[in-house]
Amino acid sequence: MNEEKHIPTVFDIAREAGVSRGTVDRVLHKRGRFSAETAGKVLDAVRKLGYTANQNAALLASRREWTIACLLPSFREGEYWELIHRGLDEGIPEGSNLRLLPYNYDQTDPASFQAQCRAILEDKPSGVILNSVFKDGVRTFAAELDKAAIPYSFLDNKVDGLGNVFYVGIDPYRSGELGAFLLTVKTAPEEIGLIRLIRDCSHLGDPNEPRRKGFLDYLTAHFPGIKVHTTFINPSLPEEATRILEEFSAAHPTVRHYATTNSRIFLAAPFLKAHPDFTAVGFDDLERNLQALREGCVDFLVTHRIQEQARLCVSLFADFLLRGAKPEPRNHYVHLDILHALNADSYIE
Amino acid sequence: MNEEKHIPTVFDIAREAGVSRGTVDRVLHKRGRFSAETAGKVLDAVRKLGYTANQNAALLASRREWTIACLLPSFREGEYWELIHRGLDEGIPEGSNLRLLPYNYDQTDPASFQAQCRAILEDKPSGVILNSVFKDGVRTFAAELDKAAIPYSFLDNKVDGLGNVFYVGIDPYRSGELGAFLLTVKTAPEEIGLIRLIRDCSHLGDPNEPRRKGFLDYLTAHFPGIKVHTTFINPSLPEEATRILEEFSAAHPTVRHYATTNSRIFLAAPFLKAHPDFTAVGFDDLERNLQALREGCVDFLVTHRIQEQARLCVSLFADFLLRGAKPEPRNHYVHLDILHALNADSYIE
DNA sequence: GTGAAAGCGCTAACAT
DNA sequence: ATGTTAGCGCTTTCAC
Repeated sequence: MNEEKHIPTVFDIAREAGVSRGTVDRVLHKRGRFSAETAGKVLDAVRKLGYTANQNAALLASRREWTIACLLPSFREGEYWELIHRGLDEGIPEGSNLRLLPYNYDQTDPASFQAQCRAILEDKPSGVILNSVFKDGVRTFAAELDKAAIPYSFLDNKVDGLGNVFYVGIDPYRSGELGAFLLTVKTAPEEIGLIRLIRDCSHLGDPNEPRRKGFLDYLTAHFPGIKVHTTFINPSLPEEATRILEEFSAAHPTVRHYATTNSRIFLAAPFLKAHPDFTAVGFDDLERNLQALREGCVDFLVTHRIQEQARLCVSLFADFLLRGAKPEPRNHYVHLDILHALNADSYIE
Repeated sequence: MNEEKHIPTVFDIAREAGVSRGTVDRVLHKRGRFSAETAGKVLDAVRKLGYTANQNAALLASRREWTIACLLPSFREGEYWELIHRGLDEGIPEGSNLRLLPYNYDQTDPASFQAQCRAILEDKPSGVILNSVFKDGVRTFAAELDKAAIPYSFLDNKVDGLGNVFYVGIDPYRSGELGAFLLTVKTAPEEIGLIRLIRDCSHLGDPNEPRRKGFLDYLTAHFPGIKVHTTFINPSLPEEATRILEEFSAAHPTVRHYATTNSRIFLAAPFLKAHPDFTAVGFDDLERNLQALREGCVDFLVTHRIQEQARLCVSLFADFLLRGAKPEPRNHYVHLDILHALNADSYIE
């Protein structure tokens, strides 16, 4: 049974179609300078022989450069977006001439976002990966990218109805529902303490609004008449946060269920540590959140493979750019993971 | 800022070390026929210039063939090992001359296992991926592989203390603990119904023994005095299973918590459907298990990325074989996922 | 609009 | 023990 199937090469296609290798290449890459007739012959030959390019050879020979501009929030160590950036780098296909160009903006400063948008339009990258903090700004920018014929994809969160190639990230509404379920799985609550960040008040709504909606919808659907009390803390002042939460708790002694819908439940860890009988749920596997989970301050974390999500995004985008592979489906919802002290250890590979 | 760093090639190494490219290649691949002195010079040059081989070129030029024998249980559609085989194929690095050779054996028949072992030793593959159902058989086979200098790795489950390169899979004991936690998170039980398969009785213990131990240890640690009742069903006779479970339930009306520690909780789905107030937990995301979860028969599934685990195993093994990359750590424990109706939809990408 | 040919960086067979 | 060289399959320039 010596199969040894001969794998067809450009040469075979050329022979089959009665043209030269150069012509085959031009047709396959739509580089122009060929007649419709030859194109037909080449494509027929490709189908007939079942030809697929050898990517090793292609990548080796190609000297073309690709760039993807990454328009994402700037960050400090240990923050959410650091994981994203690590994942982005991992997504670059080995041996590809693809470079990522970071264009980081300040999440609290719309002007910095605008400035980076302008910079990207000037630099004309092959593609753009972005998220959405300033919805209107994103809409304007997307229109300009459309005009410049630069493809773009959303990562981690999105604005619907635009011309993006795809979206990779969670379904935020469902993550909120799941968080609410986990918060109430052990004991049914009558009141809930929802911990929010003061920056949510400052500009046009909080980026976690869809998640919060899922969270609240679940609670009201399953526990009619439930009371949700909201308190705001400042992420820059951790000690103050503990004090504020203690005061809140003193004012609402019947609240025994706490949650955030942002990624900063760790800010409540000292407070929760002092109240071991409280139930608490948060989101995202920041190192400090995981620690709070291990120490028993937090019961569950709802998260997803943040790094892998970013890796996937770059990798899909690279396929799209380099090989013209259309990623399906347009919304690539990643899995929501439930983390508990019992399964948190092996989470990050 | 025109960086354009020149990426060092074999040629640069050769020049730096004052030898030819052929010599560099021989040293790098330990193909012999070079002096210790030149080897030193070459390795120094590699370090100095920070050389790493261009994999595209390497793969393109290499006509060498690699084979990995996969010694794993045979399976039918929709069973656990089907997912494994799918993942294995995905793990083959693109463009590599690596082939997987399946050597499937019958889990209920030690002789078929032995036969496949002999076949592998005759075929002399570059490496072996295997799991462990017949522990003694595996020990013997491992010794023979050691003698033949054929590297091997365990996938999905293992025997400790052998010369395998690595293991990829879950920590079964912890998966059992997690299952027990989830079974009891909502309501504290006084009695538990543990559903096992009759084949566990037939040969030398059941492959899920470590998981069952974790499961039982958790229960006795957290609920002293708990009673665990075991009942056996036959996976080949689904209707009978429902009848047996109904009889069991009639005999033990106070049991309201049910679990399996194998992957067949779906066999109990019709029974559980008739008792919507019972709590049930199972393992592994077989399609039929997921359906039971969606229908509310099962509350939680403990699982892991079965396919991804297999993919990872092949991919690590390929790196080890093709590029001599030592995978660390030796035990690659994959993450335990908690599946609930609220997060099951997006689980399989 | 098409064909010829020179690489891309590495491997491996063949000289020496 | 070491050097030389002909490819691997594709891209891309250049000449027609």
